[in-house]
Amino acid sequence: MTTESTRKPRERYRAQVRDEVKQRAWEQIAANGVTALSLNAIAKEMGMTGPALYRYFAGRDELITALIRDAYRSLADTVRAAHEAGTTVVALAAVIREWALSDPQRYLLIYGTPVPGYHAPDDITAISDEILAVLLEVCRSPHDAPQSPFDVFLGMDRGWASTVAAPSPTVHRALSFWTRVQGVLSLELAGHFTPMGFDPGLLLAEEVADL
Amino acid sequence: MTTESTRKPRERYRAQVRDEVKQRAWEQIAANGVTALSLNAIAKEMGMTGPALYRYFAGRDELITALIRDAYRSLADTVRAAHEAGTTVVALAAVIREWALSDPQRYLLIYGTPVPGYHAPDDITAISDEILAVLLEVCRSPHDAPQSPFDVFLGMDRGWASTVAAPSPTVHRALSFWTRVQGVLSLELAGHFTPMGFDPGLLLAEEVADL
DNA sequence: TGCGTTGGTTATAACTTCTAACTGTTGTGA
DNA sequence: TCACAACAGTTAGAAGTTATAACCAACGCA
Repeated sequence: MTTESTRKPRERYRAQVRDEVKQRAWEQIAANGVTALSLNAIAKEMGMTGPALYRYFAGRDELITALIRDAYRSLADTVRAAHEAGTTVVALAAVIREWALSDPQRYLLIYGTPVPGYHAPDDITAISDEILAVLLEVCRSPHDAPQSPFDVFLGMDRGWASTVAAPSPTVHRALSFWTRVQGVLSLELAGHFTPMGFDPGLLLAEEVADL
Repeated sequence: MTTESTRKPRERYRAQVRDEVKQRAWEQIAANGVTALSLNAIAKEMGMTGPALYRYFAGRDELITALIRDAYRSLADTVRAAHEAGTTVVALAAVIREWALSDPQRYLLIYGTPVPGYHAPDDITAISDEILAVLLEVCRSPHDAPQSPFDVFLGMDRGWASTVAAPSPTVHRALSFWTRVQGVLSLELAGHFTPMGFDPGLLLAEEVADL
């Protein structure tokens, strides 16, 4: 959504159209969910006919994949910014919740119902790892000794499997943090809390407070 | 899926066809998710033409609603059975996880991405309340005084709002239990744990152990 | 046994994604 | 400057989908 710097005018136009398509796609998704996303409708909104969009996206799936990538990117940037500004786990949870509430369908596109056959491309899983890396940083307990460079190497560069094989309190905290945040958000965004009439933000804060 | 006892043969046949439609719908959903559910395909599988199914379900939405109802019913029965057999919170979490893993798409039909406009009919929310009532029972702390009949009345019969307005440790425990279970399951079923290579069941057990 | 309720059929409308073939326009290299 | 190739967008059409309308036949009850 951001590439304004370009080279040839042809590519410039191309990126521009791609961005507009994605923007209208987000509007449709926010309004009626991802199942209601229609290439035809987007094309009509942009004053084109249906097949024209296939110049820009190979099909519906590739468009959705691009949207998922943008959603991950947005969350990763948000989380990273909060971390670099110095944040606690409670504050980070609130930041993530705000991000999710600002566009519920965007959150659900990542953490909602997955389509059974789908496998995310590597660049997307890379962004996911980016998020988890920040999570590990934030969940490093203050009264624990700061991680040695080797610990960081174990935890982030060599992947999760080896880290979990050698369990550390930090990893456990990060996992608990992540699942509790997802638990509150998935239930809240699906509307399962609304009949109970309380503030899910308070529940979330308490859930991550005693980590 | 269970009504074998019937009266007139006409209604008997009707219920039979409805059940077969739902069964084939579950198979399609389990294989390719709810978006791939096709009335036409079901009809063809049953040796009928498409519009014939509209004698049994008003449309795709009503079929899905019936499936959601059955899913809730199944979960409520499972949870209730575990409770009546006498269970701890850890064991109950494992039971719920087993239920979810036995048919992930059935779980996701209830707790996955909701369609924005959808409002569940009252009989479905009633089943949901049933589940929450059992949860409250199980989360009644052993070292708390057993709830008086009036407490039970406050907690279950008068709805959640009044209960939460008068916060009790039991309600808080139930809410934490529920969100943590959902957190682990939603991440596990969406495949977000697979690259990390650990047993989500262990994480779930630890998450609900210290309530 | 007659007849109404109900199941299942075809036909059709209005959608969808997506491919193929054709037509302009645009940018660029000679 | 001009020609040509690359590319955007078009129409046409195939193969799906949900859903409605109209029609026919069979079943079961009075």
